[in-house]
Amino acid sequence: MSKGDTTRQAILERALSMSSVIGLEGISIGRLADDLALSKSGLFAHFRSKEALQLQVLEVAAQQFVDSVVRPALKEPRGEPRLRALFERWLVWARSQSLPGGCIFVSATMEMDDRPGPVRDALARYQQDWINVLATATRAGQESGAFRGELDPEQLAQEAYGLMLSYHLFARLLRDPQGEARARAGFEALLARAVGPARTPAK
Amino acid sequence: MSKGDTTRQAILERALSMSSVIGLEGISIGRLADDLALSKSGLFAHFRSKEALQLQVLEVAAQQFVDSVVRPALKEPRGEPRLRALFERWLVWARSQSLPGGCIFVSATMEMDDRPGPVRDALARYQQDWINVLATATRAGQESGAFRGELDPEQLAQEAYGLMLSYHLFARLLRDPQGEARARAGFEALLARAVGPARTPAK
DNA sequence: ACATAAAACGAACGGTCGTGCTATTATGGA
DNA sequence: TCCATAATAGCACGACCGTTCGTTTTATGT
Repeated sequence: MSKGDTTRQAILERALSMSSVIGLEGISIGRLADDLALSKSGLFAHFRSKEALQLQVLEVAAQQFVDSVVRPALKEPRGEPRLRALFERWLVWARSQSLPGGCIFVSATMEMDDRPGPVRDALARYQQDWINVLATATRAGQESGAFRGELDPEQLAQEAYGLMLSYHLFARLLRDPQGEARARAGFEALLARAVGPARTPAK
Repeated sequence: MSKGDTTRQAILERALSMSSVIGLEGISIGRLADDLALSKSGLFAHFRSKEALQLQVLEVAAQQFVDSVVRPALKEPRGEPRLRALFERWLVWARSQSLPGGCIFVSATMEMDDRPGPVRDALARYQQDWINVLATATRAGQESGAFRGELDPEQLAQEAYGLMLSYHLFARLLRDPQGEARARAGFEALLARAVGPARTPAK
């Protein structure tokens, strides 16, 4: 890896942790350069626009996410273990020390969901990928007979993601120490619904 | 209402819809003044700092939220109807045309949850109030016998809020037309769990 | 109608922003 | 070791930021 690539990686790493706190738009090239003892223009030369920097930050985050959440979880056996691994590893990811501001995809989503442009588009692709991982893992569980066939995988994915998002809010904003336990309890209930017999509440 | 109060209210209204799109921090006093055909300094004089403006924006949003979501829903009978009303009215609120960027509390939460200060503190109070509304409504349902006694109201509140948050993501970022239906389905399942017999999944 | 107070204005401040240019320094292959 | 090239620095730009100040316009109450 050449010298340029090395510093570029260092910049992206730092920009990632910075934007997990103050948002993708909040990254400032000047502050970033100061933090890394680089000149503003020297840093800027690596990316040729702030937008390119933002896109590469998201790319690095996506790589790390796949490496630390998706790939290991997909080694678990189909059905409950795999889904549980995805969920548990997401919790670990969301409070990893390399992301002092929590999951960057979560904060970036709420920040960019109404700002059209390439960054929003890339973000939507990453999020859709993650939803697809959850839905596909659910389908695999159905095929192996672990989950009910009538279960809608996208429904489970949306509900599961909801538990991760509310965990994010309870743990980060409200600093509620029970947030994590409740997120787990919610997920277990979700799995129970996926496994158990068709549940038609007595009307 | 004096002239000053009138324009102040107009400013806050506009700042609210602006920050639902570009965030609380993203509000710019200059742009706000242009939009309203006011001078920057004239507008600024109404608040004496940007932070004060942000706090008042949150306050206005909270008032509107109570008026259009909480208060009407609390007129519904205890138990399922009241909780359902809270949920349904939240969905309406989140896509109200006065909030072109979705629920401002959601976006502000992800934006400010790592930025200490009075704005973060106020936001946390408002969010906690909303959680308490959900939990209290749940407890009222328990007292009237509509919900199981072993049910943890805070657990239901966190899960319900999760459904709202993932709805926000699916509908706004992914533009998934089924996001709303899935949010409803998830909420119905949540209610069914709250009503139905104690559910101990076969271990 | 007038005096007084409230509200809005215009200009300017020091900063920071992203982004160009041009020069200088470091790196790595021949 | 030399040289082409890559990497970084320095400086300046126009734009916008929140904020202050002194002035002028407008509204309010008598």
